[in-house]
Amino acid sequence: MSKGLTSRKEDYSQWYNELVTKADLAEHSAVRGCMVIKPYGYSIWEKMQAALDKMFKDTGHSNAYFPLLIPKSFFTKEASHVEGFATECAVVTHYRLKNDGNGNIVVDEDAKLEEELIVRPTSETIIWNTYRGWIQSYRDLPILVNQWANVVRWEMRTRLFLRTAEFLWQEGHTAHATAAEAVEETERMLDVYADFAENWMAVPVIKGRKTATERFAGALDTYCIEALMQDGKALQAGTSHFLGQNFAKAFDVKFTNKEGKIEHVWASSWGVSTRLMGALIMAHSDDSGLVLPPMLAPIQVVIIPIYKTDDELNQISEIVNGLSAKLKAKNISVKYDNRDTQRPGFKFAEYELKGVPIRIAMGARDLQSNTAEIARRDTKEKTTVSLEGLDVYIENLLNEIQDNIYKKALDFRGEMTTEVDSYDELKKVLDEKGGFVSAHWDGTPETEKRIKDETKATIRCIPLNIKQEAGSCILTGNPSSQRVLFAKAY
RNA sequence: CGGGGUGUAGCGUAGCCCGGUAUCGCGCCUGGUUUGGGACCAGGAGGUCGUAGGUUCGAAUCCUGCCACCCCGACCA
Repeated sequence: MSKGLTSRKEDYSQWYNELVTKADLAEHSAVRGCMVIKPYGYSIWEKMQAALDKMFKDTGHSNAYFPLLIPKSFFTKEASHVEGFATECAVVTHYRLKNDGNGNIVVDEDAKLEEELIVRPTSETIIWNTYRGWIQSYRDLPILVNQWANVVRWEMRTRLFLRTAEFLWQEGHTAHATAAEAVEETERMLDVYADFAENWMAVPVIKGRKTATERFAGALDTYCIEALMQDGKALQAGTSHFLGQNFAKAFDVKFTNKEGKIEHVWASSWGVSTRLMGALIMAHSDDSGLVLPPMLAPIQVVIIPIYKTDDELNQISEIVNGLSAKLKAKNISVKYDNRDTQRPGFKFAEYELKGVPIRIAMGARDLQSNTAEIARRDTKEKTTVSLEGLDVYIENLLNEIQDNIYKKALDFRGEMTTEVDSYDELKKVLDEKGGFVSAHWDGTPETEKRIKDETKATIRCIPLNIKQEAGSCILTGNPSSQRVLFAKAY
């Protein structure tokens, strides 16, 4: 590991890449556009996964698993869905390799598949093809299923965590008897995502709806949560779609309702991905490295002994063992790093890079005074605290750090959200300041496109919880009933 | 996929223009001294120069194809 990161303000992209690599989160793989998530990075993802999974189960969902490979014909059944994904699909065409006689392994042309298989870019098609067999009556509904899986989208340009050719995610796919129920589900899951982002990740998000242009391929309505990164760019952190009867019609999924009439099923789908890792990293980290919210930190407290002799180490270890036991009893994850292969200063820097929320250092002078030095990652403040009641102190401090990180991100978003009433102002803010820009829009795709072409900013969402106010579109002057959020985005 | 750039030890690099088997730093290993913010000294190990061809007596260096990565666009969770 080399020292230091490139400054965040100097070169945000490089800072991000270095941070992800040096903090042992992930690295580029030999496969184009794919990444390897390293054990430390994966341990954070596992915590996110566990929390989300519990939230899904608490809202009545069950996990299931569907195939990775999808017959090509399934894709052609829903017109806008094909159109949306056609340009980024990995396709399996053969099922066998052979030796060409010169020692090279080549594709066996005789083993060509009659129908190509698509590596799933998302699973609506295979799942709805399956649901057809599961649903006959309103008594079979709702179906509330989630899948944890990997998907492949052959993106032109990739970025660790934010956009990789293969990524891990969860996709929920639900089937309902009425449109109202499906919409309710769509909104419920958006709330779950917002809850997770804010209370676990400490990332404030704006809940909203996508414009027709930005909508998911095959959806009637796409809801999203939008987060703001420290460079002033927006990141879509999760989506929840109301699919109407589109997939039910495409895959002929019908049920008999209470009145004995046959109807197509109503659907929702929703997903978050390892992109959340990117959001987590970019929302909080600084030039010293990662800043993890305690709720998601694999190691919440690290204890580092500072000693000259074995005898000193033994005395320190004895105190640490007692403290660790108390902390573990409070469900706080503690690591005692007594490696004698690294010096304390090295360890301090290493755990800062990895974002461990609290560091406790204990040395000879603490043995004298019955204290420990507590350093918090978010503010980098150090205080010397008595060992008496230290476990309670740590417990409270973890909560305080969680709150503080969230508040800091919320304040930042507040500062970086600007209301504008003219197109010139919009351009000026986007150029000079960045962040979210709240403005009136006439609701047409033409206006949206022109603004995007001219400023590179897109409408991130039409916020849900925003006051209705009459205004006029910043570009055309046509009437508008509420503001929407513009931003440059990842 | 279009434009630009890069690929040399685990990481960062010099060498390339002007061909002669590879430089330096960090890291790694050994020994010693150290240890409250990324230690120091001494010694040592580690390289199919992205890859496949071509030119040449000889290729990291010149030529061609391919692959990967980075930046800018278009696309996107």
